[in-house]
Amino acid sequence: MLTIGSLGKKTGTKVQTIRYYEQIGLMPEPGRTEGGQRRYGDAEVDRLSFIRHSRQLGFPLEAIRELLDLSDNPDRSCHEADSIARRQLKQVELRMDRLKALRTELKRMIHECSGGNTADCKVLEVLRDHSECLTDHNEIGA
Amino acid sequence: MLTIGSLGKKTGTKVQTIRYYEQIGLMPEPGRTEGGQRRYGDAEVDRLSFIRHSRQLGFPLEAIRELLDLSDNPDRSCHEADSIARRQLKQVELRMDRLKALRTELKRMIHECSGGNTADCKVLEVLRDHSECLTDHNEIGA
DNA sequence: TCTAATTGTTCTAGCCGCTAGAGGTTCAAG
DNA sequence: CTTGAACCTCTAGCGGCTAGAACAATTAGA
Repeated sequence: MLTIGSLGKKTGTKVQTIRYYEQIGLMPEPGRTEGGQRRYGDAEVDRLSFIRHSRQLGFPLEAIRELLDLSDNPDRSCHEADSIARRQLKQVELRMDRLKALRTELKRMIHECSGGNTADCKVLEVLRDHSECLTDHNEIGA
Repeated sequence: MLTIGSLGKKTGTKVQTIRYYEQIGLMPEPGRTEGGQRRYGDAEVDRLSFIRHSRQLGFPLEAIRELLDLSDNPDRSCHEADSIARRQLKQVELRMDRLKALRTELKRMIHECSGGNTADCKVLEVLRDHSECLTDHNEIGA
């Protein structure tokens, strides 16, 4: 039986995060000691590892909720898990494309800036005037 | 003189977002009509365009605050603006590297999954067992 | 066995960058 | 002068945690 702290260490998760997962129903309510402290077993280690690994791969918590559900029902079709993963891949590729455009623009901005004072700073000039950009980058943040 | 709505349209910004920028001191408090409605001039259009364009390039609001500050003082050195941009470029490149690793992993996961039921779904298996991964991807989300 | 340090508990609030909604007021066109 | 769109303020919520206060339980050493 593990305390919440040891579970955290085992899975690379902060204690508050584990409690947060419990709060939103991603982790089950664990057993407690007489004093009211949480105690975890192997099943919880597996479940939390699954969650963490999915997070590392960028899956949002709601997608992870679905994946856990599928994982809990071994007789259901694999197709759903597959499509969740494909969706995530699309997201990742979309973000990569956007970042690539940003990188190009930033590089150009920096490259063209030759120092001096801000009055003729190329970086600030580009930010001031979108028309100097080559790409659209309409999306915010990327 | 522009209303907040027309300023929004001109710059591609939602009305609430403009008010939010004012609230956090990124946009100045504008003049008001007798009835209390905001009215904007050309300077505000320029400033908001600058902000929006910077956001599109992924700069966080705090960096934009610094950039605006530099832009407002044409006699200061360009060096600071340059280093803010370089910092942003680093961030973008870091995120790209992470996403690249995620993409590889996701592709492999999906590729190896041949359908069937979830009991032997490769996607779920990989999520369960980190050791099946080639890359580290220790960071969350990327 | 007692104590002190560590780890646990709940609860609340904050991070970023907006976004949405309620409930009310002002403005401009017809 | 009426209508209806656009404005106003205020509050709360999103995702995914993270931090802190104030207190309780556990554990290791003397």
